[in-house]
Amino acid sequence: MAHKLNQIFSALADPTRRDILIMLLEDDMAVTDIAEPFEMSLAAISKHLIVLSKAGLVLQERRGRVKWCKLDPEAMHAAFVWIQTFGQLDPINLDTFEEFLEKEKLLNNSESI
Amino acid sequence: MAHKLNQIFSALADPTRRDILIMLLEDDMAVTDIAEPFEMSLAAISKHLIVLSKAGLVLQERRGRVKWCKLDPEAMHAAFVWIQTFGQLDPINLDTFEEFLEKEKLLNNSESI
DNA sequence: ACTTTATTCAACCAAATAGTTGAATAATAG
DNA sequence: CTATTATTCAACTATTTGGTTGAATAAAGT
Repeated sequence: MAHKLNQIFSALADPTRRDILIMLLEDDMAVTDIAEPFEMSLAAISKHLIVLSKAGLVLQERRGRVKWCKLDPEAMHAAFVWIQTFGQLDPINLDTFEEFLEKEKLLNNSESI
Repeated sequence: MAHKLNQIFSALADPTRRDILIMLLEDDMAVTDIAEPFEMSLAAISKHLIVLSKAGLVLQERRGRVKWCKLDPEAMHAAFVWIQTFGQLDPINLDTFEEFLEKEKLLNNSESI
């Protein structure tokens, strides 16, 4: 796939992958631990991580038999810059995860109309 | 398709659609005029515009036989907020995150009915 | 009335995506 | 050495995506 933005945005288009990214905000994690809260197979999560890794959103470093995954803010920043530049949007200021959830909830509600 | 963010990010994942959005920054346009610089068929562009419209990135208003397309900054802003909030998040506690996953799961189930 | 213009629809196709299961690989533990 | 653990691979399936063409619809122009 040609353009890096294609990979970044399509990586972000999947809710499982967005959830993984949010998990990785807290700490670096091994593939198996990332997979734990999800209801799909480990192989599926492994694939999602490869997608995130190819998009540059996640770095994977193998130590022994464990592959540690960590956020790589670089690609996310590229998407951010694209959107911001596009609309000349002003960065907003949100502080907590609770506010973030609130936003998501509002978004979900408006969607179900 | 489940989450509004899914639609927004996957709409943004296609370079043709990003180009269309950039064209629309300049001015509102009719479908045929949007299609003109691209090498694909008019029907293909029409489909892309429907995707953009469903994602909430573009508004389409029919006047006579012409369908005018204009940017709707709302959805773009939602994506912007998601990314920006993401980067701002403080370490989260896992319980909250599990709740978040639960809510998403319920939401997705109710949508797929 | 007839023709042109604007847009979408319908049917189709190839490729990509997101998931599955079971086997394979490779490192660690006992 | 053997068993367990961590991860991926391979093969398969169903669905979605992005494109095509030709016909359909509907408004406007002559």
